[in-house]
Amino acid sequence: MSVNAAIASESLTRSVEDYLKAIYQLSPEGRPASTSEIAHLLALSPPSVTGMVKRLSEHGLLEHVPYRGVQLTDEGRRAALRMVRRHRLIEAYLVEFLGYSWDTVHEEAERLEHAVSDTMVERMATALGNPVVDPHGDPIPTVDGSIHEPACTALSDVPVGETVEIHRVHESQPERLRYIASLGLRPGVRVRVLDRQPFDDLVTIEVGGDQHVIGRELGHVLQCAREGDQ
Amino acid sequence: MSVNAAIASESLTRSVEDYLKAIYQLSPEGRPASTSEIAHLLALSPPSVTGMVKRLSEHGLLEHVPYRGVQLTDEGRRAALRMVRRHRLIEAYLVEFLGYSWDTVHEEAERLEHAVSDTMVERMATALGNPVVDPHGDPIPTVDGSIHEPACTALSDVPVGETVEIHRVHESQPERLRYIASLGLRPGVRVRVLDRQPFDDLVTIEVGGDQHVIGRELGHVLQCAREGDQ
DNA sequence: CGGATAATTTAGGATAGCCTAATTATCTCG
DNA sequence: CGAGATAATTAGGCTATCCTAAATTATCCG
Ligand SMILES: [Mn+2]
Ligand SMILES: [Mn+2]
Ligand SMILES: [Mn+2]
Ligand SMILES: [Mn+2]
Repeated sequence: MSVNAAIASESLTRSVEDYLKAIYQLSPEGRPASTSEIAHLLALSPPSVTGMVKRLSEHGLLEHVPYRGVQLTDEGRRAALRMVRRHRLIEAYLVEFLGYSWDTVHEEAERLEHAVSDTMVERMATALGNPVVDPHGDPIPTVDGSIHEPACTALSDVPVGETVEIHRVHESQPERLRYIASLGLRPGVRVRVLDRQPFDDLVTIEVGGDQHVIGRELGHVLQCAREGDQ
Repeated sequence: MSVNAAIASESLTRSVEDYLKAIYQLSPEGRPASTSEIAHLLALSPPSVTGMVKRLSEHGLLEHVPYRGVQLTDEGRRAALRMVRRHRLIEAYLVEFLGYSWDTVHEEAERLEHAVSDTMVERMATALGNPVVDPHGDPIPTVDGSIHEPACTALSDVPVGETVEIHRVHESQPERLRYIASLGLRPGVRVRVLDRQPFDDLVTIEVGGDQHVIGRELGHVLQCAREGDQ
């Protein structure tokens, strides 16, 4: 079985790897992911997802309850975390050593994650000094597949008057990332919430001496650490 | 047509890219390559090659005369040289920045060449200072698709008594490359031919104070620059 | 020139992935 | 509870890529 798993994991295709990663990202905790969520995230049709899900569950990478959703098995979760580690380390490497900015790394990593060897990933990690987060503040799983997702609060949910530090920026679209950067927002930056509108979750923040109004979507993209968070 | 070519070149698959590169490497000068040569190089069956060749010639990447062989079109040659550039720059980058040795880079580059973006390739080239040869001494095509293949003489063909410099090592198998390195042979090293047997192309050489006997196969892998070569 | 041999192509088939249209299951609400 | 809305699956198809076995073409040689 362990040999089987090893052999199988050598030969996961790009599609399979992206499915597993998508399912993991839709529910890191293991709650079932729905066909349409997966289809939407991967930009595929729902029937394509149903078909692939059937195959992956036959291979023991996930469990599928028809009409109910899918959950990764331990083996599927391990494979997914391996891809997440690759993706985030590649992003970090590209930013550190090849002059990429945080808005352009995702696309490159999305392809490279399937092509690099384990050896190369670990050499990149070493060259980087074994970082624990990627350029967007997302935690990098360890080689043995553990990951620490620190508690976070969406900027939209931070009480008025509080000062928080941006931990993670949950966004991969380049234009949006550029806009966020243009406001001076990035992991590690401290932000004070000055005001909140009664509707639409609009919050006014102060960052680096400037004030900005942040809408609901952006407010959920920006994940912050409050003093009480651990 | 130019738009067409651009669109088409975006979407070449890994298989197609490897076919084009293989055909180029079987005859850089454009002499027809045979089905079985291609099949052997790519470790595929001849019927698979026939099928792919048919498709590629429909796409204008090569010309096929049934039972006679295939030749790259200008577009096919351009795509092939693009892959050769990628492959060799990746090899150089891995050796320079990620601690690879020349016997392990080929396999990694064989996958990465299909996954990196043009941007990344050029950033690697810049980081390397725009090298003109790869770790095996093979020339790196320029971005605009020109390549200078310097005149070379196989070590087997070097006259007795002559001293030559190793230019290129035409080998990709790791064990063989390690053996070659263990003899102190690599691009840039000077070698003196001391003796030649009457049969089997065995030559005795002196390199770095040591003497070695080189057989026919290795003698053809080691490509040298003679004084007269340009 | 004609047959043996080697190279190549054709025939027929498999798998992975993806799609649209049609069908079925589940959920929600009056 | 049952009908309509919504989500998911099944049915049926397509392309790319590979394979083996059978047929065809080229070549070489006596
Ligand atoms: Mn990917
Ligand atoms: Mn990231
Ligand atoms: Mn390749
Ligand atoms: Mn090389």
